Amino acid sequence: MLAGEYSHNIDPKGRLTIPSKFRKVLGTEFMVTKGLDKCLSIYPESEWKRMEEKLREMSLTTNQVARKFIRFMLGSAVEGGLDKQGRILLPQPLKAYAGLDKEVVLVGVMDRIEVWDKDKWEQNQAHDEPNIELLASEMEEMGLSI
Amino acid sequence: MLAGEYSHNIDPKGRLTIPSKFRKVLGTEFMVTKGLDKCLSIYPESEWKRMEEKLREMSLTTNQVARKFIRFMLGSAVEGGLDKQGRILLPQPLKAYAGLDKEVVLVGVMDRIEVWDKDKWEQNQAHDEPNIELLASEMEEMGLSI
DNA sequence: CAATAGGTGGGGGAAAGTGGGGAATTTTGC
DNA sequence: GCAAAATTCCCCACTTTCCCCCACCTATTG
Repeated sequence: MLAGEYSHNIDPKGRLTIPSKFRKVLGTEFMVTKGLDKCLSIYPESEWKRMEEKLREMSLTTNQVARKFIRFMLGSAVEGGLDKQGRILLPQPLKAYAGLDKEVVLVGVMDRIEVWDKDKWEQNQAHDEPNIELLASEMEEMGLSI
Repeated sequence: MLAGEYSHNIDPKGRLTIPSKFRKVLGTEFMVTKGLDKCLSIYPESEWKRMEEKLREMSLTTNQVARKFIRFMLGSAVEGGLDKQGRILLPQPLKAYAGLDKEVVLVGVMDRIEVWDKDKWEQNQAHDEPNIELLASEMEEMGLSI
């Protein structure tokens, strides 16, 4: 399972080191794509397959919302490769979407890695953490006991 | 079951000794994550599995509340490894969240361990203990009789 | 009071992250 | 079609962080 938060830098050549803890889970085959809330998502091959399946089911319903969502997810997807130092090269459009510059935060979220611009991540944190007890109680209503 | 309260120090290298009483219950596999009320929570593997399952179900619904909460819980979580001295290394983001510096208090709470900044813990105690009878009666109103 | 167990601290080797030179490949422009 | 430019990726070097090991200190126990 992917978890944890790591601050890394995109170097002048546009390369980003994947934390070694994550590399062990990711393997060599993975997908980089636009994520929700203006971050990037990196899915291990297996998880990606699972999602593709889901999206495939949805597309059968051929409603416009699903079509748009699928375009969003798949349109931006790129197969990732690691260099021998464990780094990926981020395509310009993806960097632009997530507003990535130099300092980024890599966050393990269960089945994927999210890549955030550091400032944006910290702003979100600052915004959400004061309300986390409220969030927690909503989660409890949804059936989670902590 | 985890119970009791221990004062320990985080050493200059950021390491925290887990009380040996707790180690016996924790085993070698556990998760450290942000808890409510600005403390850290350490869950034994079994407890964590239970929560993970719940979170995974919810993540499918992809509603924003769940997404934020999962980021909160997992984003910062780390798999615990104890060194040969029975210590964990606390990542900076977790220390920052709980305001941990040097003196901390480890509290056994049923199925998890909470880690508090010592000052904060004592303040909370000082604040809550005089009112504990009131708290108890509030609990009773909620249907929780002891 | 010795002996043991638990907690604290630091040295040092190994691993991870960072950055840059430069070769190989692809893309671009004439 | 070919040279120039850009891109990608391998390699090496440096720095930082992690984690093993050992040593010491303190409290508890026989």
